[in-house]
Amino acid sequence: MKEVRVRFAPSPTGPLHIGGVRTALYNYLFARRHNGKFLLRIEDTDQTRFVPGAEEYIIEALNWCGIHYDEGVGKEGPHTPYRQSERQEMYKQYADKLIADGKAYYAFDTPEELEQMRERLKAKGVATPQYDVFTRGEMVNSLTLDAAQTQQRLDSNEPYVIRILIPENEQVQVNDLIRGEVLVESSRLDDKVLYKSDGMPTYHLANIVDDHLMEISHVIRGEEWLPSAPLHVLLYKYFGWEPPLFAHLPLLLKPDGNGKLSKRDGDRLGFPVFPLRWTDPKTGEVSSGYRESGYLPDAFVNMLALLGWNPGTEQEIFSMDELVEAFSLERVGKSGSKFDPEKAKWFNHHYLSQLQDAEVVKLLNEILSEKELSFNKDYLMNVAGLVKERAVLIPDLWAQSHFFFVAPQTYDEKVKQKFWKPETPAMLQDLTTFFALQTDFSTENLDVSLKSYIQAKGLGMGQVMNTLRLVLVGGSFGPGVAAIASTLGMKEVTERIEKALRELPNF
RNA sequence: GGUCCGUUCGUCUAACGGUUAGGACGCCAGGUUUUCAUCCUGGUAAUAGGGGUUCGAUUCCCCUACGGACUACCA
Repeated sequence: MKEVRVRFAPSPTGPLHIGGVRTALYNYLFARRHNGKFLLRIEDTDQTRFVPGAEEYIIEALNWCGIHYDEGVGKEGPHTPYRQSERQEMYKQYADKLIADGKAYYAFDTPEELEQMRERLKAKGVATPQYDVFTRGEMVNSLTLDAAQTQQRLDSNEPYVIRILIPENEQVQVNDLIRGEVLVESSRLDDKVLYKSDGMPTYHLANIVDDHLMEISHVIRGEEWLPSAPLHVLLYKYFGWEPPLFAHLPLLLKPDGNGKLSKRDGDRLGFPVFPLRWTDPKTGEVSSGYRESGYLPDAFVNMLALLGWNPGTEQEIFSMDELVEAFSLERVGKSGSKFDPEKAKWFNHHYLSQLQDAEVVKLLNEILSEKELSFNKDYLMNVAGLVKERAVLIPDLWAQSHFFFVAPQTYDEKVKQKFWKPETPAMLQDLTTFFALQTDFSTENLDVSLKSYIQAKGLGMGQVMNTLRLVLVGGSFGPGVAAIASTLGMKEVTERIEKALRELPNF
């Protein structure tokens, strides 16, 4: 079998959204699965839509996800350059060859004339007003002009485009790995522009030429490309090249309502649609990203992989290596998937809780350094073990553990009203003595001795524990009281009790 | 409108002619717990509709409905 070579070929017109990331991921998994190569090609043939920073964003996003490419922009390889704008000179000769072979032609119609043609057709009730087998005879092009006239227009530098000459009455067949055979009657296709008047190829030309030159074996891309696949097949045929195998991926849909997931949905529905935060260079508008929201890249990738693909088993948790091992295009579904933010959270919670304590400590340290706090490793390891399974997103780590680092500044009003009674100060006072007597401050010992202390004193378990929690934590949440007290240590526990005694009502 | 693609619990999906239609998320209930989470157990909930083909259709075919993509000198 031919070497597997696949590519992800985004256009740098903005940030990559999760649908694009998934396309890249499937390409990557497929390449790795078949010991092939995965390339990143930047399709920037439309200069008017160039967005500064978009290319860097794409590369950074792929890196964050662990989707590494073998060849491409920033990495280079045997087919450098990988940015289409830098390959500009290559394309013209292919367009010229098509013209020489009678497979394409020059067209001189102005945008206004094209618009008029469409209006005229619409007025006549034509369902598909387009530049095609039926209409090209009425337009200004090298088919309707004679050779001398055409040459004269060319010589006088009149703007022109090169259009493909779509054949009449031919069945064009696309063999799609996901959808099977798709047949289209060629007369339905339009004479797409291959080469623009600005001297740049369109997507269709550049894409086919580059895929051929870069020896791409499989084109794995979004379903939005399916309608132009017949055109691409025709182009391969015109050039006499063997086409790659196609696989058109189903789209990612909005979680609510209908339609393709779009950039706007994120902020509207309160979840990110981008892997990384993006600031629009023009408007300054900021769109949230998974990374900044506190998702782990592994969880994000795992979640994305299962959106449209399944392993055929009941396994849901996959490392990247496991995904590579299990992935196949045969198990990619045909229908679009609605994105479910809740499931994304579930994956992240799972990954967070499975993290080694040392990994959690790293995350904790990042949060702490932002707050200009610092604690020793052993202490952080203890905290990590206690909080990691309580957090869904990385910032929850802080929400669940801040009392380990900063004594409560305020006390939850509801809890206070419920548990802070006239007899409480005396009880706490006595508890200080209890703690002072403990020679073993381990969670296990504290748990046992605290319970027997409460029993011996004839106190209510809930009363003592909840009050202690209020004093230590400031509210009604967090790990077990014994574990908190043990981690905090005798000195800190005593200080917090004294602080509460000072700050809470003394009846 | 036209062309093409699609349609199993609310969501992601399994079942490639024979299953009590399975799993996961969510939701609900119960349990564990000194709190809040976690966790455990159980429950809820689906083959879009109509015709065929077949001994037998979620599965194959057709029609309808619905959804989606595309319909630029954008990708």
